[in-house]
Order: sequence, then C-alpha cells, then structure tokens
Amino acid sequence: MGSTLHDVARIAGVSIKTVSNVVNNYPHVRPSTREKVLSAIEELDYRPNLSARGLRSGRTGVIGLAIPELRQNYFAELADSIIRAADAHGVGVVIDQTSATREGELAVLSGERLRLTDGVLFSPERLGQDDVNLLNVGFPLVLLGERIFGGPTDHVTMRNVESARAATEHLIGIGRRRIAVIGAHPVNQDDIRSANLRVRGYREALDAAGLPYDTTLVRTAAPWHRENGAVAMRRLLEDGVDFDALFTLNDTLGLGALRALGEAGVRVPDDVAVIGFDNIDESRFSVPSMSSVDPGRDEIARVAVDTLLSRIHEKGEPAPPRQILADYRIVGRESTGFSEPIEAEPPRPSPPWRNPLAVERVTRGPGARRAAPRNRASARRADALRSAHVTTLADGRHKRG
Amino acid sequence: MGSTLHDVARIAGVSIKTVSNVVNNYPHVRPSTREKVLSAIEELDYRPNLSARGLRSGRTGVIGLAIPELRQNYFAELADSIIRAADAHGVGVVIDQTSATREGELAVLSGERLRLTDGVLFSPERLGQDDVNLLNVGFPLVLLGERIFGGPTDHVTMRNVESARAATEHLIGIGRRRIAVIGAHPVNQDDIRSANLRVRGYREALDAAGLPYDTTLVRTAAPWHRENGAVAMRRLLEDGVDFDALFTLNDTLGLGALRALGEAGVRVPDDVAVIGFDNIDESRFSVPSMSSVDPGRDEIARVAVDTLLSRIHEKGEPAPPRQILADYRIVGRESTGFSEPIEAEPPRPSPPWRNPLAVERVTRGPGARRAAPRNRASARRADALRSAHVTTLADGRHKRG
DNA sequence: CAGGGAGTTTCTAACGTTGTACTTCCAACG
DNA sequence: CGTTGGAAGTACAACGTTAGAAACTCCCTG
Repeated sequence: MGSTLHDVARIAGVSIKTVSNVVNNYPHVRPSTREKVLSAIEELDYRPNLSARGLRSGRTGVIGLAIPELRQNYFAELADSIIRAADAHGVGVVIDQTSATREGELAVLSGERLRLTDGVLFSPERLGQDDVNLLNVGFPLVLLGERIFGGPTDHVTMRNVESARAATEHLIGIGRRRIAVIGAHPVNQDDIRSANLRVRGYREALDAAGLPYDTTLVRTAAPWHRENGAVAMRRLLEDGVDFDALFTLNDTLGLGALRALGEAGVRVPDDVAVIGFDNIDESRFSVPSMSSVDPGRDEIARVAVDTLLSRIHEKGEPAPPRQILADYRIVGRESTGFSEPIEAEPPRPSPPWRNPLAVERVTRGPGARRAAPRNRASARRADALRSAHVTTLADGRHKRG
Repeated sequence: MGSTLHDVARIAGVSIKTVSNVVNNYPHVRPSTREKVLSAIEELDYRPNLSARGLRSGRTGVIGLAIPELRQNYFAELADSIIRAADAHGVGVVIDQTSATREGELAVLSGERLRLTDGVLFSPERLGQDDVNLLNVGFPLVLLGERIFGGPTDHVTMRNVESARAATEHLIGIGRRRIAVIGAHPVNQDDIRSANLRVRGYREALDAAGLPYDTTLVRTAAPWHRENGAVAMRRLLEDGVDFDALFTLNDTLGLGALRALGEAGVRVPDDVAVIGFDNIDESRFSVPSMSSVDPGRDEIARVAVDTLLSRIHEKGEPAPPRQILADYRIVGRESTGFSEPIEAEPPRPSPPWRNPLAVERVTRGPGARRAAPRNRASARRADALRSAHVTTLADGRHKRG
C-alpha cells in the first residue's frame, strides 16, 4: 500500500537520501534532480511515514490538549481555537479528557496518557497550588487556566481580577448597587483559582465605588454548569435577598441563572441585570442575550500553541518560565440593557491547506543560543499582550486603559 | 531523559526481547524474571516509545476524527463521546476540523491530514452522494452522518426518517395541526442528507395523520446555526403564516427560533409548540426547555469506534461494508408542554485508567479468517441496534415499536 | 593543467521496537 | 535411558526515516 523513500529512490534513479533531501527542502539539490524526484513522488503517491520520522527525529508533530470535558462549551471553543492555531503550524492535536478528576489530571502529568505527542497544553481543574511541584515533568508542558501559579512551566492565562472588576464596574456603571455573585468556590476561598480571583475583582470594584461587600450576595456553585447556576439562583430568590444585578463567574452558570430568573418571573435586565464570563457563542442567543467578559480565547490559544512549540524546538539552556496574559473585553448585551442585533453567521477563515510532506523546521542560526525566529515572534506578541488592555462596549467604542 | 528497552534489559540482566515480552504480557516468562524486569522498569520509569512501536507494528494507537467544527455543540458532544469510547480501548483521538469546507473534507480523504493515525472517523458535511467513489481510500474509514450512503466503507448513523416522523407525531399527538419546519436544504431537496431525510419523516407523519403538506410552512436554513434559526423564524412571522408548532431540524436552529419567538412575544408552547433534533445538553436549559429527538449519540460513538478498530485489526479478506443505525428517543420538555425538573449535575462515569504500557491486542485464533472477538462483540451490538427502537416519553414510559 | 572549493549526491549508521528463528533447559513419556 | 515437546530466553534483522561524513562532480583559479 504505502510506498517508501526506497521506492521513490528506485523510480527516480537516485539515492534514498536525495529523496529525503527533496522532501525536506534541502537547498542543494540540482533542479533537474528535484524534478525527477518530485515526479516519482507524484507517480507513487508517496507519503512520509510519520512513525519513522518521529522515531528518527524524536518529534511526532502532534501535541496533546488535556482539558476536563469537551462538552463544556468553554472547552469546546478553546479546543477549536487551539486546533486551528496548531494547524497553522502543521501540527495535530490529540485531546485528552480528564473528566475533571484529580486522578485524570495526575495521569496527564505522569505522562502515561501522553500518546505520541511532543508536548502538552494542560488546563487543570482539580490540581491546585499545592501540586505545583508535580509540574516538573519530563516533557514540554504549557499550563492554561487559573489553578496553579508560579510553577516551573510556561503559563498562558487571562486577566481574571481585572476583567472581573471591569464586569462589576459595567454593572455599577448602569446604576446597579446590589450585585449578586454566583459561582464562588464552596470551600477554600483564598486558594488561587478563577473563582476566587474573579470574586476579588468584584470586590475591588465594589470598594472603588464605595459599595459594601455583602456576603449574603455571594453564592457558591460548583462545578460551573447550568444546573448549578439555576439552583443557586433559586436559592437566592427563596432567601429573599435584595439584589438588582448578577455577576456569574462563567457564562454557563449565567445561562442557568437566566433560566431560573425567567421561571420566577423576574425581568432581565429591568429587575436584575446579568453579566457572565467567557463569552461563549451561546450567550449571544439566550433570551435575553447575555452580556459577558470575553477573556481573549483565540489569543490564548494562539499564544499557548506558539509557546509550546517554541519549547519543543528549544535548544540548549531552557529559558525561564514565562507567564502570559491575554487581553479581555466587556461585551454588553441585552441582559445589561445593551442591544446587539443577531447577524448572519460570521465568516470563519478556513485554514490554508499546507504542503503535506514538509516538516516544520526551525532555522538554526550559527549562534544556536539565540531564540529561533518563532520564539522571538511569540515573545513580541506576548509583550504586546502584556502592555495594554482594551475594553469594548457594545456601541463599538474602544477604551484604552 | 527517556530510557529504552536496552536500559531496562541491562539493569534487569536479561535480553531486550525478554523485556519486550514482559511489557507485552507474553505469557511464557518465568515469574522471577518478570519480577526483575518489572522492578527495573519501575526504577527507570520506562515508557515505551510509541513512534518506534508504531514503526515496527504499523499501528500508532491513534485514530482521527474529522468533523466540521468543534464549536458546534453537536460535534463537541459527539467528539466527547468518541474520545471516551476510544479511551476505553486505550486509543487516542486526533481531531481534524474541516471548517465545513469541501476543500477541507477532500483533504481528509486524500490522507494528507491523516497524521499518525490508524484510521479515521469522518463526518462530512459538504461532500455528497456524488462523491461516493472518493471514499475508496487506502486507510480504514468509518463514515458518520447522512451525506453519503451506499459507499464502500462502514457507516454509522441515526434513523433520520423514523425519528423525524416520531418528532412530528409528538407534535400531532398534542393536538397541533399546522406544523412549521426550519432547516430544510435551500437547494437540492432530493439529495440524501439529514435535512431531506428529516423532512421526509415529517411528511410521512403528516400523511399518516391525514394532514396536508404545505410548502409555505417548510423553511430553509443553512448552516444549522442559531443565527439562521432566528432569521428563519423572523421571516416566518413576518410572512404572517399561520402555524401552531415548529419542528427544527436540529437543536441549535430551535434555540435560535425560540429566541426569535421570545422577541416577538409568541408564547411557547401555548401559541407554538417546539421540538428540535439532537438533544444537545443546552436544550434542557433554554427558556422554555426544548423538546428534542435524542438520536443516540453515545451509542453512535461507541459503535463507530468499535467498527473502526475492528477494521484496523481486520486480517485477510475485508468484510463487506456495514451500515449501522442507532436507536433514538423523543424527549418531551416544556416547549411541547412537558415539564422536566432541572436536577443537579448527572454523574458521568470517569474512565478507568488503564495499564499504560500494554498494547491493545487482538487475539488471533488459529483460523485467522474468523472475525476477532471484538468484531463479534460489535457485530452483536450492531444487530441489537438494528432490531428495536424505543420511544421514551417525558413521563418515563417506554414504548417499544 | 593541477589544485581547490563549492555544490551535489551517496553511504551508512542509527532511532527503539517487535517478529522470526534459534538455543537451552527441564519434565514427562515410551 | 533416550527421545520428545514445550517453556524460557536470546540474537538478529527488520520497520522507514534522517544526520553526518564521505565521495564524487564541476568549474574556477593560479
């Protein structure tokens, strides 16, 4: 079935190494030779055997993405973005679902489940700060999310505190004063995790506006699924707490809460204004459409893939671990009194289909110490990310701050 | 960093092949030897190199899943189920997004994008019946979805006509007579594709009930995204067409339509009863919750993976292509007048973490012609699927038909 | 026209694993 | 007691690729 370099070499009447040189775009091949080889490749429909290439080169051209569950919208959209970003480099993605269990996450770090991959993007949900030393694994690893900070690996994440503060300020800005929160962590509220960081941002906004921090307004919910958003909202209503706005720590909780508000006959945004977090596609289409924080998922995906690949190709002394933060923006929709028309399907650029034979290769400068081009590019992008954030309001204005 | 069989063999004082035998659970190894080898493996933290194994054995233990886009809920949930099913066999999944372009789908079939995979599960969206001969590819391929029938490959899919008919009967059963449809295909309405099959089921139900087929009630929408569901519903309302029920050909269209109905002040289910198709998680949490057809996604995933793996391990003459249909059920919710409480998060069984070293191996009987055990198991399951379908109503009753 | 050098091509040895063929050993059997 | 057969272990050759060094062309120069 599959033909090999040998077959091509025989047909083209050259040595197997010459064929390899042609396939790998080695520059010093006589045009006439290249031509012969290419037509033999064509004739035999030759495809390089990636197992052999992987064995020889130590690289497979596949990275792993370890996430809790694809059926959570946030992760499906993240995976989508990451697969696109990886595809732009000709790299494949194996998805590993940890089912949000500690066991599953440990299995990721142990490398058992690392199948044929050159490195892993890992978004833990159960592991926490105490497990930071487990991150010293023998393969390139880039961390996503908020569970662990200051570890030995690169880390790409979002500005949780600042963006949660901005979300709260968005609610304060439309005149709300009693702002409930759903999604706080039930147990350890000092732990570093999205929930606590976002609550901190919420609190900072209250403080800055001179509003009191009322613990009866801050509700726990875990995991962040619709069900639990609905349950928390029902409790909030049952308890008779007075509130005029709601900040849910992610969108799915918000959609559940919206549902419970609807059942209870509470009007949104008239009685209660609602903002979520994540800006998943779905939030645009709830009734009413839900305002949200867009944490910059595409940028996170792009930067995470770039960072991982540069680690995979890194030579010599490893650079110190980097932490990279993406931009965020506030998206105002009906649930906070902004209206946004539903337009037809926004076009999504399809990836350019690439030369299927070539290997992605990092040019090695003579110094070899210096970071490869892609490294510098992503470092530059990272700097750009660090430098500014932009808040976009629904009316399209941009506010640099 | 990584240690090899050689290292383990040296430490254990045995030959490299004996280590290989231990790793692969070859039975004829003296317990004491096995013990020595295992402790050497432990000591060195040995992990088999999958590229080398893949090169030697011709198999990588990874399959491909080619779908339009992960951010479409249906595909995210399908991918989730497929990854779980593959994981149960110790097999990894590389996801390839075609962006729902013909170009992308052709690239899947050309094998260019088949990275390091033993076979591919492919859910085409743009290719159609005319492309059936393109399915003669040189690698194991299992088709999902409704775009192409009667091809040279195995095909796992759902009972579109019957289940759409059942959905329509569900609406008729609650007394509706003017049933609109959203999601018909804009161009070729005879082509074999989900849209047309489901419309056919709708029509069969009307015929059986003696209701007229009114083309003004049947609306096109493509692709099946929320936006387009909302747009189609607005048009339907603008056109002043009289209708008391809506069958959307998938859930996302339905959620968009629900949104447009809400905007227009139309009450669901009082004025218009709505049922969708796919039973994605989201439909349980819309306002109101949306009835749907559950097409048996988990079963499809399980059977598809089993089928693909049995093809990958198949020896000798290939068996003729099989077509396998999953069971469906109708899930009644508020949008058709059924109520369903929102419960706390349903437990999802986490996969058992498996022996990380062992290879999945098909026992070879002496006859070698006969299908391997797994083949027979999945064939049996397939027969079971073919034999019966069950309609579950919201009240929990089951109806065998 | 010999010598040098850049450009081009070939030779050969890995990469880490598994299958085949082979040896050795021991127990059971006639 | 010799033979047989299976269990237990070993040696070695692949699998298809790439890297490094060696070798072979040219063409240019002194």
